Amino acid sequence: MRHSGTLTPVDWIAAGFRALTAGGPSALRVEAIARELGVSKGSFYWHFTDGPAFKRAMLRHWAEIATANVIGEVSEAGADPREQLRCLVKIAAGSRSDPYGGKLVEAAIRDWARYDADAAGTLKTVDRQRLEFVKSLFAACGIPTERVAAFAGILFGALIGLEQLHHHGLANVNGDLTVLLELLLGGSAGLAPEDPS
Amino acid sequence: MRHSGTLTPVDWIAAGFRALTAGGPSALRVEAIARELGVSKGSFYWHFTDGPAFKRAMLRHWAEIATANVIGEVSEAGADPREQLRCLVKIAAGSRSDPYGGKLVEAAIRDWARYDADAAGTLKTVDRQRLEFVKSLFAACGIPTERVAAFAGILFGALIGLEQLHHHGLANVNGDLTVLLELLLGGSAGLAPEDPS
DNA sequence: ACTTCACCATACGGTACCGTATGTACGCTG
DNA sequence: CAGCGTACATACGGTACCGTATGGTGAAGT
Repeated sequence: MRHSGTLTPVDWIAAGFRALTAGGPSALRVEAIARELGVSKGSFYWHFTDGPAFKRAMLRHWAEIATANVIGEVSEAGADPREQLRCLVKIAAGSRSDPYGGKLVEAAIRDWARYDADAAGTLKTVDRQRLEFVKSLFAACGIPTERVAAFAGILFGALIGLEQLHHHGLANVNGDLTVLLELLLGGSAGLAPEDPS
Repeated sequence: MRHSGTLTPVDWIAAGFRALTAGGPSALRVEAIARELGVSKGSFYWHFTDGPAFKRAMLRHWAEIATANVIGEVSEAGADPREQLRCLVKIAAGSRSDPYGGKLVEAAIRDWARYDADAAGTLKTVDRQRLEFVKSLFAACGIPTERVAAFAGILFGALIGLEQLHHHGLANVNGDLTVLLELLLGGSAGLAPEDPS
């Protein structure tokens, strides 16, 4: 993982996310990441004042791309809210478009947030934005107002949980989410046995 | 947290789960837990050969109570599989019956499993048993065979995911899960606005 | 060619942890 | 009450990490 020229703060942040997904929050160690980048930690303390500042930079960076990417990509998938929801499911179930290691980053940050107040705050903001977005889609589908919040929570919650089950091969994220979505939209869902993704 | 008499291995395991839920996998440190118990680590190395052995003991202990407790408690809630599913939702959404710090242990172990092979193996076994149980309940409800697996995955996945969203107050676990379950069971679900838990 | 400065290497003191080795108080047994 | 094992305490060497301080280097400016 030797870097050619000189490093930028974003290079360090990307390496930080690789370490986070691979080893969890406790893997966010200055010297370890420096080794992985092929430099000494002198570089780190040049670009960042200290460890906590680096973590804040990571969270700030993730929050910006996480909301913009997902919501933006779905919005471009047509005007029909049903199709947008199906696109959302497809994006969430398949290989993600977020950088720095695929959809693993999502889960890793969710772990991180459990024991770190800054991470929890960032995640809460991002999740709330996403939930509001999903709620607006369900509302646009004509779902009764009093059910919109529950439906959004169910879909978003199932997305998160199925991802975890998928990690040890106990769930079919794409297929199960598709069945759920059609059920929520009132269709005769998933008569096809399963959509092996 | 001073202990009166002499400690047992289970006392150490309980303290281990408290540390795990409070600080994550990286908080499973011998000397830190010893301090929390008010003893020195000499006690630890008397009861356990070393750190990894202690973690294996924790996982072994959790696996035994996690499967037996939940499945057992639900099975006692009557013979109707629909009522058993509703009981399962209620148990999962409310304050759990598992010891050592409430339902936080569940999520903490799920985190742990992401970066530890032993924890992942234990969790996979437990999750599979639970999924099979839920599948059997849906099958007993008369759900078509080709949908049973998806329904069980959806309910179990939503349970896991909603728990996470609930952590920063973005979801109503009990209400949302109730809506979802009635939807899966084909009822006209959740016409009542929300069931504030 | 000489300085400047961004970028990084190296060396240091300090802390926290691990696992081991050994010492010690206390209950039990005969 | 001598003897022994349990259940710890204490002390030690070793490792990994943090943050700082300081020195080196190559490219760009003048």
